[in-house]
Amino acid sequence: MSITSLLDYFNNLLPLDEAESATVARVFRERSIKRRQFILREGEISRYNSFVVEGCFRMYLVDDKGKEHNLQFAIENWWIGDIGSFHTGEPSRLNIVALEHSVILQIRKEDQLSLFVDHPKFNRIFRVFTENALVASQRRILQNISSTAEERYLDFLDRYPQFFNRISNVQIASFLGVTPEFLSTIRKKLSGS
Amino acid sequence: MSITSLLDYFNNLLPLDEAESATVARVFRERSIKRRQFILREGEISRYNSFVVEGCFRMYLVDDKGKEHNLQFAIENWWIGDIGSFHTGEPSRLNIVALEHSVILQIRKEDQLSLFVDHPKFNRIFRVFTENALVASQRRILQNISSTAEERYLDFLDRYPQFFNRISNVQIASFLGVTPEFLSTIRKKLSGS
DNA sequence: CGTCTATTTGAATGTACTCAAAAGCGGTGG
DNA sequence: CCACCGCTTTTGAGTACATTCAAATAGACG
Repeated sequence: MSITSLLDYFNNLLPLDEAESATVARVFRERSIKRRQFILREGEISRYNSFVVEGCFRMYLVDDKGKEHNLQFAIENWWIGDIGSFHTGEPSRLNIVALEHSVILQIRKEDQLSLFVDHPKFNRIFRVFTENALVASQRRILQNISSTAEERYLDFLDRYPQFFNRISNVQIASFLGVTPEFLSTIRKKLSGS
Repeated sequence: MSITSLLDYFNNLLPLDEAESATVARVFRERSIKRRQFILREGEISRYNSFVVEGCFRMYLVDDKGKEHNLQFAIENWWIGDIGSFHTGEPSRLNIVALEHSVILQIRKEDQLSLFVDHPKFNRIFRVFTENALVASQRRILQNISSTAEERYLDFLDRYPQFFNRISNVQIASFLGVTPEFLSTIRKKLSGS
């Protein structure tokens, strides 16, 4: 059962009791997502928070020139969603699409809110999880403003080795903020050293 | 009293009862910080979370080449601290220094943890606050990877007009991830259009 | 095998950096 | 009140990093 991996995830952070586990099993809904299928499109309001059981997603912005910029990838045991739109109720500027056939567990905003009220422990769990995401996000900002593309690529490989043969270089380039062509020259240079 | 501005801040997010207010008043300690004084230095462990009552700070990283990169500014009613080091207990790579004479309210890590246990409401408050910080941080990543320096500068002015005549261009350049010289040419170009 | 997509290559261009120096500007002491 | 100091901002020339555009090559998959 998919829900097991989510319960394991929660128990790892903070053990759940029976009632909490039962509520989780009730409010999270399993969905199977095909490759190239979207779970959020620009202009929609983000109504769900999604936990990846299996597969891989990317969340990206399309700029005024029509170019795509990857903000985040998500694989097994990661969360994905536009937190901003989810909380404010404003339309999202982001898209989330599956890079592989995937299985996710989704919770609706209303259910998440009542989860926080009924079982305060989840406030804590989500606070910790959000803090970790914030730390990672800040780390990436520092990288972007202090490192060259080559350094960022090396750091990416070091940090997310599991992505190396799973995500195309086009997508990695978009995540790093460089063109695929330039990433290619970086890779050529690195292979010859 | 400085504590009033913090209580106002909390009440604005989620009204506090008497006991909660009293605890806040007890665990937060007021400190007066002189211009150029540090409240965190690289290598130290971040033991405090700080709320700015008055004044202005910057948090920055020094890279291997000795260059400084601003991750964040904080003025009145903002929080500042290295969340990563605060939670993991590992030494921080960041520095936090006052740009003006400032007054802050600090809470120790132990007190913040017991605040969460004794008054669960603060889990919620800090979760929301962290979510907002994460949204802002993600927004900035997207900007960094999708915009030119000129666009980032215009967006900065638009977003933080209160910083325009308060923070030097050297500091703004470091925040945007460009050299002061290049920011100067951007400003020149913008003034002539 | 053919089609589609991803990756590589290369030339020309643009964006941003480095280094050095000049100019501006607010404060402080004589 | 002026002269000087320290710091910020501006200017400019030369260079490095990264993009654009076009086209060739390589892989993956039906």
